[in-house]
Amino acid sequence: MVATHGGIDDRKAAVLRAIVSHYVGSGEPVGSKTIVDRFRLGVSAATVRNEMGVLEEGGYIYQPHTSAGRIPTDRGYRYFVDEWAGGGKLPANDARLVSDFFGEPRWELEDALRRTAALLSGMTDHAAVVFAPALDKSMVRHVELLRLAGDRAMVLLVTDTGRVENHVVLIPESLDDVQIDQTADMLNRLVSDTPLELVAEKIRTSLDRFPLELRGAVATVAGALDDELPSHESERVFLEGTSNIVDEGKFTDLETVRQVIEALEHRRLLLEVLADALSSDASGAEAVGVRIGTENPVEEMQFCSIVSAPYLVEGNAIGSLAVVGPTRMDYRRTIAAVHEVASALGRMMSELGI
Amino acid sequence: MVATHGGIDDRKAAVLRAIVSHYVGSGEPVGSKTIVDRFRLGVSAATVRNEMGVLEEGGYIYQPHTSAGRIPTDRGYRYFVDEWAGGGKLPANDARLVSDFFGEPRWELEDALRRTAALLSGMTDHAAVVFAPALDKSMVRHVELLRLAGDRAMVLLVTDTGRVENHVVLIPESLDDVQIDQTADMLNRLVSDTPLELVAEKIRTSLDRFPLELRGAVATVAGALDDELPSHESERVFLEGTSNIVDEGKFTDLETVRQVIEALEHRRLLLEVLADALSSDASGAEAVGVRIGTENPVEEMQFCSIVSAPYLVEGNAIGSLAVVGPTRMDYRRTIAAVHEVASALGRMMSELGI
DNA sequence: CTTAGCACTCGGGTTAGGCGAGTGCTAAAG
DNA sequence: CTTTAGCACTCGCCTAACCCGAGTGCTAAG
Repeated sequence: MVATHGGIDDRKAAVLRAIVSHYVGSGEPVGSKTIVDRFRLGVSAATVRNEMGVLEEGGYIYQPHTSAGRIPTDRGYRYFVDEWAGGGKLPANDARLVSDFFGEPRWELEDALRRTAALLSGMTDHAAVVFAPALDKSMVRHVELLRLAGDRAMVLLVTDTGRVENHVVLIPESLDDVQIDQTADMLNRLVSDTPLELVAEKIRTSLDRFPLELRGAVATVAGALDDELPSHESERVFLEGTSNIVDEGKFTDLETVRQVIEALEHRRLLLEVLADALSSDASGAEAVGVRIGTENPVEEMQFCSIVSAPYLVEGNAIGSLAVVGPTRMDYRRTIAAVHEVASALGRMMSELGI
Repeated sequence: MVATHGGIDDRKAAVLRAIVSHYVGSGEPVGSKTIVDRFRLGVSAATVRNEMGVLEEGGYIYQPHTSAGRIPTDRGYRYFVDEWAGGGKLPANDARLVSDFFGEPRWELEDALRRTAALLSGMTDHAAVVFAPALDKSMVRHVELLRLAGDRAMVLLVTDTGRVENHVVLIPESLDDVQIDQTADMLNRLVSDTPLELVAEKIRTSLDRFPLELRGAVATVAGALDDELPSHESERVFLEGTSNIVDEGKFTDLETVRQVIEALEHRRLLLEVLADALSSDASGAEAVGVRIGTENPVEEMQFCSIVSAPYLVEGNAIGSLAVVGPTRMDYRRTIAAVHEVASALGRMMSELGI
């Protein structure tokens, strides 16, 4: 590897790498002596100091105060991640955790996703988020319209992937069961084998074919679908391992910890983050995306790094997952874990036929 | 009020009350001088000191170190709660928050519960938990059996309360649609208007009436119901406001904060806590239950207090909610908030016909 | 029984000093 | 021109000493 990135030659890179590696483990600023002691660079501390000066000018590292060692900046981490953090291997026992986990068949999707988040959190010692697969493209398999108590009725939409959407709507109490059944039949004929994302539209354009008394209810369904499909999405975020955020000295400041946890609770924010990740990663490959500190679009998370990956079914990204931790994290390990879990989850989804 | 509780006369009680009131606000140990300054007791600091000595012997307060003021013990809080924390009124704007919130009609149960937790958390500045209503007693309204892709089929159970349970089961791929429809019809006749808790049993006793090829699948459904009804329960815990746990100096120790958050994430633990609350409160009234510190069955929460209340429909406790915060909390306010939200939620459930 | 007075305790904040890790610079060596 | 040894310097942190003041418990008088 020769000079790339504005004047960083091999040796500077080695120094940077040493600083990041050591700092991630110790949490203490890394000095020149530490580097020559623990990493075989074949040069003296003075030389390392010179290199560090240049790296500091370049904005890759900084000193928290005059007579301290160096700490990587976001930019430093970025370089590290770009150059060396890919292609890491999972430790053997973590790998076994994953294969054990996905080895046993699971039918309950929600449960599986929640546990996947817990798995990822446990492997990385950070908070983990799993987004349920988007279901816009699922085909509607069946529609059911059921009268409940009083003037309420329930509309059920079942997709061929086994996902169920249900909505309670108001119907005139005067309707008899025959009319309701007829409407259900009509709905069924209308939207069977339609992608979920088009259902609402299709219903609306055919509204005038429905019995007058039911148009209100049917229109409500269409409206509910518009509202619910995206908003439901936010209910389908599985977050585990929040307590890891509080651990030891990962974050300097208690207020930062609070903010991060608050941001994590805020499902909308998470959605933004990962939507972003999903689209920018969606180059087709199972690319793991890393946002480091201020690279992050969400202001409350400027002291976090987010490692995310989409999970694929038949080459399409249908959902994503992520790990959220301090910028000072073991990127190599985290990336490997995210990659492994994402692809295993994708495989599981494929097997489930989703 | 005259002497009750092992030798606590009116004046001692007044002193204790002053200590709790002040400490809850300030977080600092309360000295005799502070008490005579801020509370009109009509006695001197020396007298207060004497009383404090007795209270300390009785285990109601303690000194963190020799020359400091007093802090309430769990026992002290308990006395305070028993004597004075009931019957509090909600501040006007909080009351409006509640009535605004429950004023607008909501059809999506999950969403409503999640937001209720958020509301409660916002009102109290603590973490809040809402447990979804138990659905054992709901009547089954409809059963649907749908073939999905390949050898998978979905069983849908809809209750008259608008709750949907769905399970994916394996069926022999050789089955044709007619057989499946027949089975669905049979299931429908069998379990319609059966309470959910009895469905599994009913299916099993009638298993021999089903087509041979489908018995496996049908038995799977029964099994799934057994497994899922309770375990689903744990997925239906809505937790909001975790970040409040980290706030300022609510908890002394960072490790404590971590433990509490970890415990909150652990849905099983929460279930234990609130199951306990539900049953012990279920004296019929909408009693608010308070567990203070070590009174708490869950070890990880020995530094927390939990204020809980069931919510009732037609006099039956069908679910519960709770606030989790430091033992040093404003019990009066918290209890009022929990009480108000619980009864409003109960009313909403009744209107929804649940 | 209450209270004023008082000696006493002790945690917390402040200051001063020393230690040491780490630096940048300089000058000599390669 | 690069590397390196040496060195003076900086500055955060740790410790010890110190004082301050809040708060106490006790005693003796009202």
